[in-house]
Amino acid sequence: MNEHATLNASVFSQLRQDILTGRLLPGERLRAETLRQRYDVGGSPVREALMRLEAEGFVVLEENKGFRVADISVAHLQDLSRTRVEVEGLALKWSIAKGGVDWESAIVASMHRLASVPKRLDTAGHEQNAVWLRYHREFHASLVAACDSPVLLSIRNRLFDQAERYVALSISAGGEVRDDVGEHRAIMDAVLSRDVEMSVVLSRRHIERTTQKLLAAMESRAVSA
Amino acid sequence: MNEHATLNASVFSQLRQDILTGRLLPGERLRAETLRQRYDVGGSPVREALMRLEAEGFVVLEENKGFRVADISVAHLQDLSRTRVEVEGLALKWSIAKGGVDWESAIVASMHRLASVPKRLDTAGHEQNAVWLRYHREFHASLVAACDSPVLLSIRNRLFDQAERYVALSISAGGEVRDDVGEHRAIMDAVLSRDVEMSVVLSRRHIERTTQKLLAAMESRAVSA
DNA sequence: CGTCAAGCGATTTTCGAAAATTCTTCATCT
DNA sequence: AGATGAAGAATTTTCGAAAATCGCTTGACG
Repeated sequence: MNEHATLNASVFSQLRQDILTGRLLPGERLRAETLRQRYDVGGSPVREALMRLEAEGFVVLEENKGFRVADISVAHLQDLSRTRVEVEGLALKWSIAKGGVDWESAIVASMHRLASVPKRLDTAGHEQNAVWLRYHREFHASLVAACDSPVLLSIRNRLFDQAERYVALSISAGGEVRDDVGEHRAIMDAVLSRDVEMSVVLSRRHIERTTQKLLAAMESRAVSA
Repeated sequence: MNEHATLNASVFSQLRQDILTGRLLPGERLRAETLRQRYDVGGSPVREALMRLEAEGFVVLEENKGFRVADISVAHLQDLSRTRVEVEGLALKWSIAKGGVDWESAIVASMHRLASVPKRLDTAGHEQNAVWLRYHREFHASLVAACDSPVLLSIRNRLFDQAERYVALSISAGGEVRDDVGEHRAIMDAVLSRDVEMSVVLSRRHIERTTQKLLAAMESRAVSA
C-alpha cells in the first residue's frame, strides 16, 4: 500500500493494528528485541512508534522497565462507554445540524455496505470479521462526519478505537458479535429525519447494549491472559 | 525536581512547557540539531519526545521534512472552545454528582489560593503570570476532580492545555489577562450549592468570554509570526 | 534461618555515525 | 529567458553499539 512511508510510521500502524485486533494481548510485555525482529527494523523506529502509541493510550511505559500493551478492565470499559455515549451523542447532534445532502447519501451508502455483510460472524472466518468491523466503523463515522469539529471528531475517533479493541478481543476470544442491522437502520432513520432527540437516545442504547455484551463476555471467561 | 527521570521524559516536559508558554512559537521549525543543543542531549530522546508531543497535538510532523510547532488559528480556537464548553460542562455535572466534602474543601482551598494572587498581571513580571496560570489551572481542575472518570478527565485536561497555549501566547505577546475573581467565585458558589444547571451555564460563559478576549487579541496583532 | 548487599545477566536508554531524503545551487539546453 | 536536471549541502531517518538501569542470584553475616 503505502510503500514510501517512513519506517517509523509503518511500525506504528502495524503495532497499532496488532494491538487493536488482539494479536498482541493486554498486559503483554513489548521487548525491544522481540519487536525489532517482528517488524524487521532497528530500535529507533520501534521506540518512536511506541511513544506515539503511549500517548494514544494503547501502550504503557514504565520508565526503565519498558513498554507493555495497555491493560483492559471492566472499570475502564464502563468509563469508556459512559464517556463515549456523551461524546458520540454530541457529535451526532452537531452533525445533524450541519449535514447536507451528500452527508445523507454517504450514510445511506455505508449502511448499505454494512448490511451486505453476511450475518454469521462468530465462528466464521477472521476475514469476514475484519470486513464487518471496517464497514461498521465506517457507518458510524459517516453519521458524525458532518459535525464540522476536528477537535471533537478526533476525540470521538480515539474513544471509538479504544472501544473497538474490546470488541476485537471479545471476538478473537471466541465471542460472537451481534450484527444488529435493525439497530443500525433505526439510528440511520432517526438521523436522516433529523430527529436529534431520538438519534441520541438510540445511539446511547446502541453503545450501552454493546457494552453489556462485552462485559458479559469479559466476566464469563477469565479476563486476565 | 525529578532528577532521576529519563532523558526522554525530561526533554518531553521541557519541550512541552516551552511550547505551552510560547517560548517556541506556532509554526516554528524544530530542527534536530537545534533541539539537541538546546536541551543538551542526543537525537533519540529529542525524537521520542517529539513523537509524543505530536500525538498530543502540540507538534506536527511532516514526513522526511521534520517537526514544527503546531499552528494556531481562529478556527481552531473556536472549535476548541465549543468542544471545551461541552466537555467541561459534562465533567462538572459528573463531579457535582459524585463529589464529597473533601472535594468541596479542595475547591475552597484552591479558590483562596487563586484569589491571593495580585490583580495586575499584564505588564507585571512573567513570574506572577506563571503563578496565576498555575493556580488558575488548579482551581478549574479541583472543580472537576470528583468526576470519577479518568477517560473524560484526560480529554478535559488535553483540551485545557491546548486552550492554555492560546492564553500564554496572548500574554507573552503583550496582552492582558483578566483576573476575574468574581467570575470564578460565582462558579464555585454554584458548584458548591450543587446547582448543576447554573454551574454549567457559568462555566460556559467563562470559557466563551475568555475565548472572545483571545480572539480579539489574535485579530488585533498579526496572527502569524 | 532470615536479611542484606554485591555481582551478574538481561533490558532499556542514549549516543554517534551511516544511510536516505529533501532542498539548493548552478550549469546546460531549447 | 526559462525550463530541466544533475551535483552538492543540509536535514531527517535509521542503525548498531556503548552506557545506564533493573532484577535476580548468590554468598556473607547477624
